[in-house]
Amino acid sequence: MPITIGHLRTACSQCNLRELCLPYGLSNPELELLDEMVGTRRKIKRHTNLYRSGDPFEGIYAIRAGFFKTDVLLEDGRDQVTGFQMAGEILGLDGISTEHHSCNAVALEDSEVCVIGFAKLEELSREVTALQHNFHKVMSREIVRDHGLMMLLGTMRAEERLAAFLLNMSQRFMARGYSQQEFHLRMTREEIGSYLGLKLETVSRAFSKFQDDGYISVQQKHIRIIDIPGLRKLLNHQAPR
Amino acid sequence: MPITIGHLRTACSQCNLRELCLPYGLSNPELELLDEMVGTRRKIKRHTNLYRSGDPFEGIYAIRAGFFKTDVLLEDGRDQVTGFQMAGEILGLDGISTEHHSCNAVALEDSEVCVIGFAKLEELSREVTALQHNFHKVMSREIVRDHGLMMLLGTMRAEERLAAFLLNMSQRFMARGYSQQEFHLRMTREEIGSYLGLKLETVSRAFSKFQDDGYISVQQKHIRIIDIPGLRKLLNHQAPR
DNA sequence: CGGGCACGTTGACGTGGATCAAACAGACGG
DNA sequence: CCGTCTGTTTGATCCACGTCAACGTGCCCG
Repeated sequence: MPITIGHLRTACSQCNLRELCLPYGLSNPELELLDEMVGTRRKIKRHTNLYRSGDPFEGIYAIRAGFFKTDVLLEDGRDQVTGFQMAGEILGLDGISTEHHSCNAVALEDSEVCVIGFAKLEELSREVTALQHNFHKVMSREIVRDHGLMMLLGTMRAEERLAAFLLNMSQRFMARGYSQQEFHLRMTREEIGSYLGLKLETVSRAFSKFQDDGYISVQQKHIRIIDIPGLRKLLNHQAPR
Repeated sequence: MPITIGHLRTACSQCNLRELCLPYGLSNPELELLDEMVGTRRKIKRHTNLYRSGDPFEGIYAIRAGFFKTDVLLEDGRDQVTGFQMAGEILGLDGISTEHHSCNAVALEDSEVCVIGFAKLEELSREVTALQHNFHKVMSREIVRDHGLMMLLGTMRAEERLAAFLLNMSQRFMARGYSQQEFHLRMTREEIGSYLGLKLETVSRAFSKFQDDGYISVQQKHIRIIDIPGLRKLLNHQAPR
């Protein structure tokens, strides 16, 4: 497994993602405690696993840079992408419940994560209430996100799903200081399809349709959203299935 | 809102669900602290809301008796059932992230919940590490459950979905000391359909098919599973979609 | 610079489940 | 005991998306 382990100390107090991540809202002295807790950074090469389903759970990971997907797979080979994660987001929460991970986390580009030992996190969050609260919010946010995805998978048609996906990406890039109209997708059509409960051909057709209708311009993985309000309308006003 | 509030003290230490619920694994002195934290019980009549999407978040709820569904709804009226909850399970975790609930919780039969103020829970879990850890596990378990549901909604065909649903119900009834072969469904075909991303007619047809094939016997909401291994096989070996 | 390869696009066709419709069963109140 | 209402079953038809197949395109590596 070509994973490089860098024994760099991490400094949450210096991290430009601290407003998005666990340190949000902590005071300076609290941040220093957090700096001690976060052990090391770890570099994950493109297409390698941060962890695999079944791995013993040791800690959670804050993405410092890069892009990940998580997926689960059934014995019969079918699999489902359960999420795409970008800088500032937390990976590994699935492992707490059974002490083993229940999904795979794979880097979609060369990435770097901060390793947060779980025992230490629980220990520190007994002392720092703001950290405790942030962590609870992070978990809750994941639950709410999952409900949104269930809604998408359970009730939306193909074009709505893709519109929701694009708007979600756009919004998350924007929150990180990138353009909300123009971005580069790190995942294949097949991965998008798996995430949205569609086949890759359907995803491709929906991209083409959106381009023909003037909502976006697509060139391979490069997306430019031309009409954000238009996509939003698609989401709400399409005929129910 | 016809909700009865009973100002009974609750005693986790006496509750027969403590092995399934937050108190799991706590020592006697710790249980006494928990008894103090859990404020009141609240009775929820069938078809009334425990909380609604948008309500300010105050605490979480442990189901003492009864049966609930949670659902989310879109502006255009489409809705999706995100889960069915039974005794010993925790409701309200969705509210932590934004301080407002993001889904509706509705009792499907007359029910009773223990109200756990969230500030108190955070406070006590700073002192009682076993409680802290249990709570984290409960949240993580919800995330893992959601991933399973995404898998179901994203990759399974109608009969697989229903088989998965029935096996899940069966397993949860069994964990509560009820029969795993025979039980009463509290929800309508439409609610099952919404949960599974299917229309009620499809659910009904799948029930009939399972009955014809000798897997189950159905009489309205009363289900008797005849061939559990058979249903399991259906889940794993059906042709991919 | 050219050949292979993964990924993406597009078309033709098939089908699982949605939709529409009608009839039925149990629950309840008068 | 009957009428009404809500939930369920079943049949006939339709269509969105899956499937299968062919072809394009950018990219890496020799």
